[in-house]
Amino acid sequence: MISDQIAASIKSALAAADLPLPDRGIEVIAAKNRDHGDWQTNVAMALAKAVGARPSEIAQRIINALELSPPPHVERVEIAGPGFLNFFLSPTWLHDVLVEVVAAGENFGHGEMYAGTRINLEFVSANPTGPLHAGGGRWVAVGDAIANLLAAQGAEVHREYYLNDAGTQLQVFAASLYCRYSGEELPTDGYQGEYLIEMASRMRAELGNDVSIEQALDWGYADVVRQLRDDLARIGVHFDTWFSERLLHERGDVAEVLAKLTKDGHTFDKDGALWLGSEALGDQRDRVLVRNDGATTYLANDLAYHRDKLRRGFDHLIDIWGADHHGQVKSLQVGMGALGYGSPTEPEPEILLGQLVKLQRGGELVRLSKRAGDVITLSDILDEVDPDVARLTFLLQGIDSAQTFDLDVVTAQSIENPVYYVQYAHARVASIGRKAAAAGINRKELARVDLSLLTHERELDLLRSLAEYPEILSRAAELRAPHRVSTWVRDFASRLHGFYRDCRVIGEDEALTHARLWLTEACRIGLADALGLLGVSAPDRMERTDEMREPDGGDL
RNA sequence: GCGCUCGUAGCUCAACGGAUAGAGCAUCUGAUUACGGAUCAGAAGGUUGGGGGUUCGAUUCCCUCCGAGCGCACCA
Repeated sequence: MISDQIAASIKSALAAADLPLPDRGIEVIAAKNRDHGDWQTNVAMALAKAVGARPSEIAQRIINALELSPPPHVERVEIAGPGFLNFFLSPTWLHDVLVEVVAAGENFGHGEMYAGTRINLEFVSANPTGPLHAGGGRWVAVGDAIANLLAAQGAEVHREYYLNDAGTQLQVFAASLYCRYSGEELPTDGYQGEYLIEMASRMRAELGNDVSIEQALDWGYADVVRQLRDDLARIGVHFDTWFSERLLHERGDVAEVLAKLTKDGHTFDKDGALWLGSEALGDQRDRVLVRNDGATTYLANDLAYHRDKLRRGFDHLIDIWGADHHGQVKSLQVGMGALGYGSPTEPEPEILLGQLVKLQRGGELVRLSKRAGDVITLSDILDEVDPDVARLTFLLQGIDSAQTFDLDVVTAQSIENPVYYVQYAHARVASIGRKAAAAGINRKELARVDLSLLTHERELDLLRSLAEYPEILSRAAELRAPHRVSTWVRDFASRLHGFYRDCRVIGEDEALTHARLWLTEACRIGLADALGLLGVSAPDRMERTDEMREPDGGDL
């Protein structure tokens, strides 16, 4: 990348000018404002204090030294503002970007940050007591996108779903299902959801009129898991492992963990229960591991579960949890630390907390509760909107802010939907390709195309976006923030529409036509890759519905 | 009370400690004899919740206050 080359030049310039390296290294970033050139660095300001000189003076010394080993493509360097060094490059650097994109193809922008790392990513993991609710769709979309981002940085990513099938919730669920089946009154803490009525009638159809509560549990559990898989398949997410909590108990893993913690002096007995001395390890308080009735707690089971993941050979564990579970983060990490995994600065597992989704319909918030019964499921949403729409909508914003999912807006399939805006950009590029082919124009070998003809500001804007793409991806992976890709792709699509408007690709000038055909190909690569990482399709054509053509049902 | 996450344009949201805080929607004004108008251009819209601090420089880091959501079980 050109920014690396500039940084390298600055580094040798600093040495030549007898200046130290800034503590934070040399930061070369893309200028936001065209007046500030193409790339800028703050090294002169960063060094001001250590060197004891004014930023402008240091900047001048760097410029002088740079002349010994100037970075490629640089036309001039200016000192501006409080001491920035602004690099103005010839457009040729952007033509090189085009070549890089085409050469890398579908790997363009991908990196090696996590090469050789095996990462286990656990997400969704809702209790198997009912269908996935709509809000859970956020974790489906976010988890899958993060997995893609990590994989694009070279990681071997394993998607995992934890089935909490040994706890009391499943008992309550089975009892609720049984009551729906037998007509008895639901337990007060039972699941009120109407989906159980439907399930009960199917259970009767399949198993007859003489079902025991144990059978209800087995059948209901299997049925729910099947529903979960189906819903996830509808939105295109595949898990590598569905892990059963029962296995941890049957195999004695939980007992092993408890024995180890006790042997190492991390536990104590109180009130007939076994406690983890977690407060001493940095938790808010101590936590119960074994209740006084002998049952192990969620924490004990979860410790065994995460230990198992690491024993399966993963280098790193990531869990995505809803923010309503944030109280458990510290105890799990501290407990894993006591078992000898992770470190205080890099605990295992790494836990990503996502704020919850509020559903809105008709301008009012819809309350979601699996138990209370007023459930809008992910499946309901997918009945109304395309999976692409659902996915991108969930990926539009960062996970640490609460999301309001407006069902009216999303299901309207309206023109304002960013999904169509971005996909349309891709369809347009494909359309140009079809048009060119129909006219008998095929792209010449890239090496024989004169890219220096690409000088229009619209063209350069597209290439600048592509130049930033690798950095966008690595930051998004590092921060586990797929919404950065969403933001990029919307902006990129916008630039592509602007280009389309102002620059005709297939025209009289044959050389320019070929240059622009390659430019659109590079754009297609970038768009398709970004959408792919987000789990959104990149269609070659799009159907326009009648509803869209006549939004008011008006006369055309 | 304690803890976690937030508070940015009318609305929904962006912004590696960097220069004039950006998009979309909504509002207003324009653009098409050509590659798909699900498009483009422009205008208007802000004390980044309030107040301190750190520094060359703060939406970003620290403190405090206000407000919101969520936690604080021998439930998961």
